[in-house]
Amino acid sequence: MKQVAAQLGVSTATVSNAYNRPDQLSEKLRERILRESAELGYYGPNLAARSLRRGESGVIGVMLADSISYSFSDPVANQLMQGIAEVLVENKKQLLLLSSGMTSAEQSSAESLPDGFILYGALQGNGFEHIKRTGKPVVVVDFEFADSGSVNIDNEQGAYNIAEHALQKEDNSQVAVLGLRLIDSSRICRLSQEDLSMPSQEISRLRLAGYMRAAEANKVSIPVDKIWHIPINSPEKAEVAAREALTSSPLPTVLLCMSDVIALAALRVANELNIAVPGQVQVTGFDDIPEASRSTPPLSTVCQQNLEKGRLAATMLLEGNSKEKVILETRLVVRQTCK
Amino acid sequence: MKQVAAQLGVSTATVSNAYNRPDQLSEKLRERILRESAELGYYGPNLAARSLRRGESGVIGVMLADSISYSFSDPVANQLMQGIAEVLVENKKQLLLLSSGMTSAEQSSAESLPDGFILYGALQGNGFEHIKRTGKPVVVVDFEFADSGSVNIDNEQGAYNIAEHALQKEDNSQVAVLGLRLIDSSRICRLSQEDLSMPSQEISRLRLAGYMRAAEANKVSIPVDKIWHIPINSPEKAEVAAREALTSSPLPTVLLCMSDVIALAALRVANELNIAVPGQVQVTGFDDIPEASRSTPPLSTVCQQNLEKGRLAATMLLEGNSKEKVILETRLVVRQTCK
DNA sequence: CTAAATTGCTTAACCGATTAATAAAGATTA
DNA sequence: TAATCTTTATTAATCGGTTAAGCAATTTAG
Repeated sequence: MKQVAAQLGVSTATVSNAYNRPDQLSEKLRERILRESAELGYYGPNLAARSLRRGESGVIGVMLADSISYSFSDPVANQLMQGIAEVLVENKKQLLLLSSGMTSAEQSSAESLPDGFILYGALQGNGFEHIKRTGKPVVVVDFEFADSGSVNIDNEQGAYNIAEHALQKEDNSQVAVLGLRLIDSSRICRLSQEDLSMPSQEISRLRLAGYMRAAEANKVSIPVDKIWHIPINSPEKAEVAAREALTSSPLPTVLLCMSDVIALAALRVANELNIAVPGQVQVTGFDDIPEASRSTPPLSTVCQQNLEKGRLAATMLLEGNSKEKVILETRLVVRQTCK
Repeated sequence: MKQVAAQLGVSTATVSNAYNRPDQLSEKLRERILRESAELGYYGPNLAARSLRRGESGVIGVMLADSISYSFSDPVANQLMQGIAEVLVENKKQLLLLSSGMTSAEQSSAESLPDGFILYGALQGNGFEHIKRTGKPVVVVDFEFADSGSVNIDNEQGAYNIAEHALQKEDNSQVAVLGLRLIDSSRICRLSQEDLSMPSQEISRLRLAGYMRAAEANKVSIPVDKIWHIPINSPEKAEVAAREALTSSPLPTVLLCMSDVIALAALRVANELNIAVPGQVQVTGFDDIPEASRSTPPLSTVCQQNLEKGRLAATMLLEGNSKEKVILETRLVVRQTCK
């Protein structure tokens, strides 16, 4: 900018104003500066310098509890990111994807650039403490965090609603649950009584509580050994667990899955084992990812408006009301796997 | 940093060295600085200031020809981004997602931060010219760009291979193509003779050329009015086109789809119309996205190693050999929709 | 016609680091 | 013991902008 200013015979302040504050100079001079500086190969201010001086960068940091690549592989995270990205683009903000697992100094550097953060905890909202010390606005999604704003859903109620729907049927005698991250183990397993007694506020536990409440209301029981724990939301893991559940005896008549990825895996396994859905087993999901409407048969599930969640989180952050705690509505989506 | 230095009774240079060049001060002093500065609430250098001075930021920019949210919604882009993200995290780089469609000055600012760029053209590699003027290293994926490095596949050969495989069957008389972005139109339509004569180096055209070559080799023809143009790679659009193709007369016996998203849509439509796959129609895809192996029946397709593509692009960029032009191998993946 | 307000541009301090050059102190060598 | 080398820490310039304050020149108001 200094060179450009010298070439054009004006001060750097004027060049700066040409780009940032059009009212500070004559329209004529402004146009000359914009035109001639472009000719000289200067197209606009440097971001590092600008944000150093201004104290803001126009960059929003998004950080996931899981690895960055998770944001591209999990359909739920995906939709959330889509919503976030849409709003940021509309507001001409850049999106910086932050990874965890760096040293304190690296973290600190990375976190020094963004003007604010969106944190996504998925099923384990922790590892974000250091974000606090930046003092910048933060909006979290799917968990609660200090006095930051948050976007959440009522997991217990959503789970209750779909379980209630499933358990009102005639043949509700054998209920099984394919749960996601219910306990702290990286292996697929069935729960034991003591697992259940460990208190937890994880969203998967809330969903389980919703299932339980619906079961109680319908006077059926969910045996502990019919509750599976799946460590991550991947189709492969889910298929393994689904195969266990659908080959266990007695055969479940209702299979409550804590995510659509799991439910879709269950549908594939049922198909493979020639188990009719919903004829022999009713299957429910959670999330309402795009694929849920395209499966055969289409999946009955709970819509948690992930796109909207992302949009809302980004909007809250940008509009500065990042103290609000919002609970989005879930919607029961009845398709074919459980009518 | 200035405050911290003053508090600890050392110079700012020493504090800086404590974080960046441990060999420049005694281990004892370094530890004291790291410890006490953290106590004072200072955890490491500010990124804007650092990159202003150093001329590098540790941030890599990724830019898509399509909108940013496309990178989260399209399965192919998704896998590519996953590969990129993995390598960047391994190398402790941050990932900045850049959107196009900004003013020149905004572009320029946004582009001033990253140390290098990965450009993904998908099916339309343009709108990236301004990146050149940064003079920073660039690696592009799925198209060619100035004298930058690139990661590509042989689309023509990949398409030839799968078409060849499909057309060697007995009933190869009626071939139809569900093409992606074959012409410049946002509507689904069949091609006309003049569309074909318009020269183009878009990857979809290369795939079409591969189909054509295979058809010729097998002495069958692909009628122009059996080639559909689909403007974007979305399940919804694809289903519409697939429905047209699968209700057209005569019914195609081979349906060559230019993406897995399209092929999977075709499978759904075929199922809905009670058309047996591969019994009545053989269906082929392209890409080998994760869903391709999970459909019923599993999709026969061309694997283009998207994850590897992303990893390679990122690696090339970081290792500085960003002039190389790499063509990755495609692999024929024969599953059930076309054996 | 003069005082006040406005317009248009410049000066200079500052944002928070990095690093070459330099100096002081301590260790080693002749 | 003096000369030289190392180690350790400091000084000060610099990265590329932004913006409050200031100063002419011009316009408006009285």
